[in-house]
Amino acid sequence: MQRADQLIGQSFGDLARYAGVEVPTSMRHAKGWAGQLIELYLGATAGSKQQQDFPTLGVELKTIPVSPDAKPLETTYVCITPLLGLNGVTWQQSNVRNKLQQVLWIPVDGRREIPIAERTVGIPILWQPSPEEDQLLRQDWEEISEQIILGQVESLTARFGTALQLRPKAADGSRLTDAVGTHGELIKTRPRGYYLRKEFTQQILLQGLQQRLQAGLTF
DNA sequence: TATTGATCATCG
DNA sequence: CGATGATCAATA
Repeated sequence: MQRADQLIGQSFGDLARYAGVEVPTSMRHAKGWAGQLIELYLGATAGSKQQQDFPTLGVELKTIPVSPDAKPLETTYVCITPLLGLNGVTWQQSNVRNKLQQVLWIPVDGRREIPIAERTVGIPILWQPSPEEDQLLRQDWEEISEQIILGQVESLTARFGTALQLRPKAADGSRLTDAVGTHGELIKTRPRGYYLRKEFTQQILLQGLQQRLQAGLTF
């Protein structure tokens, strides 16, 4: 948290200069750039390991683009959605729950209308789901998982789910993976991922900020 | 114009 | 290939 607090107010221009990396003109071909730069500063292990960013702390790092009034501009990717082998898997054992046990949220200015170099880092929030939040996520996860098990993947759209939604997650639309079909047969479908809705993330950031303010601002 | 569905870059 | 980090952009 001390390391994260040191990033408050720093611009990506500054951070990139210290790191010796170029600032992209647009995120179009550099999606994930901001997140990886922050990973570097916080000492998170890079790579594509299916693990938390800080394994010994049990902390997952998430960089979230926000508007000037601190509202998330994007949904938050959680993890790949298993489409097979879900029988008997409980919420407690799920990938989603494990990922979200503890998250360090780093809000960053996500306004596309200003140059990336000028965008700054906001106040970090260390979050653990409350019983209510856990219940909300659990309900969505269980309903989505049930549909997947029943072979209804294709009818699950991003409109489903209160806090958690299912959306395609792949390099492009031609990528296919195995799933269960309507009649229990094996079918090919676009890989899916779990994402947190913006409204859910917004509440986390808001409550987290209020807590930090109550605790006294000692950055 | 907000959201869903699509996409980009990189790594092991 | 599927995981990581996410944002883009067509369209409802």
